[in-house]
Amino acid sequence: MRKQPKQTRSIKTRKALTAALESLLKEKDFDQISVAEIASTACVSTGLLYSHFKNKADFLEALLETYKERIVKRLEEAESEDVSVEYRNAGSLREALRIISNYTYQQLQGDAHIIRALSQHLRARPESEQAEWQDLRTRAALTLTAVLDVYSDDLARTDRQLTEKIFVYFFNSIFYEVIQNRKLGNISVYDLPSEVFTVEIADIIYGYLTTSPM
Amino acid sequence: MRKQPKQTRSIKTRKALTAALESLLKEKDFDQISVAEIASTACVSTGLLYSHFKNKADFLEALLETYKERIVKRLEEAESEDVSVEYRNAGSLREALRIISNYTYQQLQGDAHIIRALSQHLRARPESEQAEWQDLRTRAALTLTAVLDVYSDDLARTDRQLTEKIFVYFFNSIFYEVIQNRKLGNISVYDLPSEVFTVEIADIIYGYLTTSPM
Amino acid sequence: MRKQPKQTRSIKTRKALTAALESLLKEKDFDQISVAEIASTACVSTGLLYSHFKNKADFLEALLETYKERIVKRLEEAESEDVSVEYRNAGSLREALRIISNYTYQQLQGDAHIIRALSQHLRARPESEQAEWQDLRTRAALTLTAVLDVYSDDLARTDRQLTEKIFVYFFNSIFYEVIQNRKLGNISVYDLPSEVFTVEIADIIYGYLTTSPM
Amino acid sequence: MRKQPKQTRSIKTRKALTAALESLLKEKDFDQISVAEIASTACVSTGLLYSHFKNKADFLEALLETYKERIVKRLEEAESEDVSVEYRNAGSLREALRIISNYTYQQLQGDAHIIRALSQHLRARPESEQAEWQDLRTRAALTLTAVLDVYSDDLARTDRQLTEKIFVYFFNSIFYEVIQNRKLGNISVYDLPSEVFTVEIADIIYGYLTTSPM
DNA sequence: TATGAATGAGGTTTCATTCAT
DNA sequence: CATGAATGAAACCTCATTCAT
Repeated sequence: MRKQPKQTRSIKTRKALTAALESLLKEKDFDQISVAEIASTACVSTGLLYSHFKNKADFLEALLETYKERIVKRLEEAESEDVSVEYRNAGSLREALRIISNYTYQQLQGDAHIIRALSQHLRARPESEQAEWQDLRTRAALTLTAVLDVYSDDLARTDRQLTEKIFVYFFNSIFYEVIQNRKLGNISVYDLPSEVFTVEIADIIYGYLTTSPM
Repeated sequence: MRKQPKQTRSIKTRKALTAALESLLKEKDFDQISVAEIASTACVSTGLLYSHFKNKADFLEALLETYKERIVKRLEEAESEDVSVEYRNAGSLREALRIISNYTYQQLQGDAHIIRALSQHLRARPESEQAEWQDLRTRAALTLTAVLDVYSDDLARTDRQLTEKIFVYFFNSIFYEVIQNRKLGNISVYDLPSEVFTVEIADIIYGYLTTSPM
Repeated sequence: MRKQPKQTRSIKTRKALTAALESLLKEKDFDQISVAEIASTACVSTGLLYSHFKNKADFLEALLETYKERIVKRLEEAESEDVSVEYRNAGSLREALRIISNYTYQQLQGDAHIIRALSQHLRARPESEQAEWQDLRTRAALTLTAVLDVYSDDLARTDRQLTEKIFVYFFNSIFYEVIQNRKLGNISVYDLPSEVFTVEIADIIYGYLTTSPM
Repeated sequence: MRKQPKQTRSIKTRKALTAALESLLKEKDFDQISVAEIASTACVSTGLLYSHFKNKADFLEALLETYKERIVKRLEEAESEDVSVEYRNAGSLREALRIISNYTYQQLQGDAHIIRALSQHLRARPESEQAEWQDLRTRAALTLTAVLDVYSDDLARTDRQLTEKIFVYFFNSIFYEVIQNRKLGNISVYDLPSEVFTVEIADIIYGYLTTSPM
């Protein structure tokens, strides 16, 4: 039902619509954005949206799908190269973690509005629809934990499996609030330059990994 | 405009309505809950809701106000007593952090649905309305950072101000995903018993505090 | 989903809505009647229609259901009494047929607008939904053919089964055009008083029944 | 405004469009057929449809016009020849009626979808527009009643004018339901072969004509 | 006070028609 | 001529809010 436009004009419109939606998502939730608003932001008529997407929900899903494809591409790149090499090139666990921290933050920051929409979308769906996203999370986790293999000698933690879980959870959560509530949250941290911020975040998890669990 | 009911029956109704709203917030977002739904869950008529609250938004605000009062009370208790004593009683920084971690997690867990609603509510408001919540956050931060004073000798970090910011940010963020997406998120961590989970979370920040920043 | 109102005001509204729909159906097809039109004819708001009926289609179905119940009641009456007696009381086959003709015409005439809507409604449905109406047609057919038993001596037709089929078909079809196109059709017949018309119609089928099939 | 295309390609398009519409009319009502649907069935663009027809209604009217021309041609043929001869050749009133019955049924059957559309179209129009169709009906009626002149000796009816009206009405109505609701209606008659069916139909009116009105 | 019927603004969606390419 | 993208009016439907009872 979602049409794959071949013509230039159509593609342009589609891009305008998508750009309009993304732009509006930076300001408010999807449910609070009306179709008329999207259309007028994109400078097209409301009807046109429906010749590109089955309905409003389908439009969002198309956007999320695009995002997913972007993620998949990133993952495939990461999986094709040997991330271990990169991590090793960093020179130290601490430095590797800082790279991860900064990279993750930049990515999430850029996609914050989409991620917010995605969370809300999935929250309202049955678990079945969440499965494919879980798959990506798992793959991302593998890429992430590779750093633990490279620097396993530095790890002071005894339970490797637990360490991995916590490690992955940490990077999934720690930037969550910044993404959700750029203007909210604990303002104290927002006046930090992002380079300082991400270095500290890296150091948090570094301390964990290298401190023995007593 | 919001009426302060003195009569017993009226209070009962108000409680029923509030309970209904809270119960529904555990399942879905505020915007997806209709007034009719709340009323029927509370076994009262829709009209009655409007004699207790000016409108739907006002109802939520009243609920958030109640939540705020609960928070304020907690803070006042914490501020009246000397938290330092409690932290010292813990015996060690590590143990103190575990107590904080567990306490914070339990509180957030219990209020997850309200916090979710609060986030969404504030996201749609001008910053002015967020100010009063910021105030509470600041006060909570002070209570939190008291532990750093008690165990300042254990700290390996050099920049005290930065350490505090990160420390506060950490506890504000690290449980965020669990709260937002109980059934989503990084599933890997959800099979952990909460006692194990909160201990690890405490250890993360413990490692940070006690590791020198290179 | 369709609510059974107990309250007087609600019932009044429902009646007003139904009356409005019936009235409009006399002028045009259901698809050409807008919800706004129905509501304004009934002097209520559009929204109110939706607290009585799930949607526009459901409203029509409710009307058809009411009609069906009326038909069922008529059939049950006919089935409980002994129609044979009535037919015999008519005194002759010819007279009995005239009674049937007139009765059938009057009924169809009064319900013409509903029958028109019903036809269109069923035409757009899968056969499954038509089944229950078929049942009623069958029962009506039995009531009808009873007259053939009473006056079987007068019948000149040899194939009884065929005769019954044709007999039933005749009464189902012969008034169809008058119902569908009151203002159209073969105008020549419309200037006849209905008493004359129905008598002739009865005579048509009388001639068939009493003429030997060659 | 409706263009009379001279060019071959144009005529081909017009035919494709008309064929598409006719084909769709066999499945559903005109109102339920969208312009896009017609165009895509005809494998042309929607815009092209509008260079052939002023608008959607005009397209239907053109189709009905074609149908009317077909009818007119048939009538002219009938009127140019002496139908009386044909009827006489049948050998008997009964046989002549069977021929009429079968012929009428076949014609209506083949044009059922158009007749259905025509009925609905006229129903929504002011009587003025129906006038020209009435004219054709009148002419058709004359052709039909010619058989009564040929076999006037066989008629038992006394009121000739009334007999003619009823006779014409009969043939206009009796096939109506089969046309409207091929899959609905009184199923009992649909399992009959059409030859048997049309013979019985002829016999119905034969009985009427040859039975004295008491 | 309590009810739930009634309102109507606002959102989504469809589709006949136009028009740039 | 031909295309199908673009338009926008009009239909359906929802739901916060009001009001008669």
